[in-house]
Amino acid sequence: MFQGNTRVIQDLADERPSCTVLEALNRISGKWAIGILLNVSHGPARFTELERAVPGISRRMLTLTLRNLERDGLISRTVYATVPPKVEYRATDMAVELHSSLTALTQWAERHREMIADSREAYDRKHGKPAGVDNDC
Amino acid sequence: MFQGNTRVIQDLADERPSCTVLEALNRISGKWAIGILLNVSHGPARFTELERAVPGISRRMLTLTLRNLERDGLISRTVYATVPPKVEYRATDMAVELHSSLTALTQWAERHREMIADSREAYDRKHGKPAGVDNDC
DNA sequence: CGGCATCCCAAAGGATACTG
DNA sequence: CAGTATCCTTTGGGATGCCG
Repeated sequence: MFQGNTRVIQDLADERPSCTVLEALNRISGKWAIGILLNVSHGPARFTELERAVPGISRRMLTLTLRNLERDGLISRTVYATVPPKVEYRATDMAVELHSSLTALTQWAERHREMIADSREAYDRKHGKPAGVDNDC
Repeated sequence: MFQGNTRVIQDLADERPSCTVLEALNRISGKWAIGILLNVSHGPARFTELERAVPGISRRMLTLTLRNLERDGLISRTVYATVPPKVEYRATDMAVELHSSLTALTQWAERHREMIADSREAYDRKHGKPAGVDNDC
């Protein structure tokens, strides 16, 4: 998404925003970043907590995604030198702002979810596609 | 990013928006969708026009992305039976709405682009990363 | 508990030759 | 012009074992 939509698209001539939009999307792309961001947005969370809260994520991807988000300054990581170790992740101010920006997208998706579903179904019927199980959610 | 961040993340308990957000992002994920959407947003464009307007895209990816966007009802495709053939792509109303929703994201990215760059640099210096050429744009 | 390291697979994406 | 078909490389991501 985003999934890893990095790299170029340099100048779209007079479409300068594109680069910026891409920059934005590149930080929240990937299968898990958003789920994690939303989770830490309503309070700090520990590693294992997140592992449970984000169903289906693997240990590896949780670690990788957390590291990337930390690198971009979207989450902070606090280690408590106790035994057993305890690590807390929390959203930075920047991430909280982002969270509210995602709302526009959410609402757009809500408004059009049915129209999109219909469009897909129509398209698939028109072209010879079998009954695709669209159940993303 | 979004690149292909499909599938699950079913219920994040009381974080219902997540699924919807994902739905939204899944339609604009991939390396090229946004560049194309932005391009057709300010008027209809032909295949070869887009190929030039979106620098770096391959014929294959242009076709694939256009088909997906058409399937989701974000762009319309009109074929003129002339020789040589002429095909026009244009943004649907839904896509125009989306375009304005992306603005929130754009502005967020603009506000924080420097902070993010600094954060990355700091992170990379702290951990032993070499001088990464961050030039996405 | 938190998380790196390793192995492996599937999907995304690039290059390019061919065609109606 | 506007694609399709084919082949190959790269990246994302699942599974799992080990370790402080």
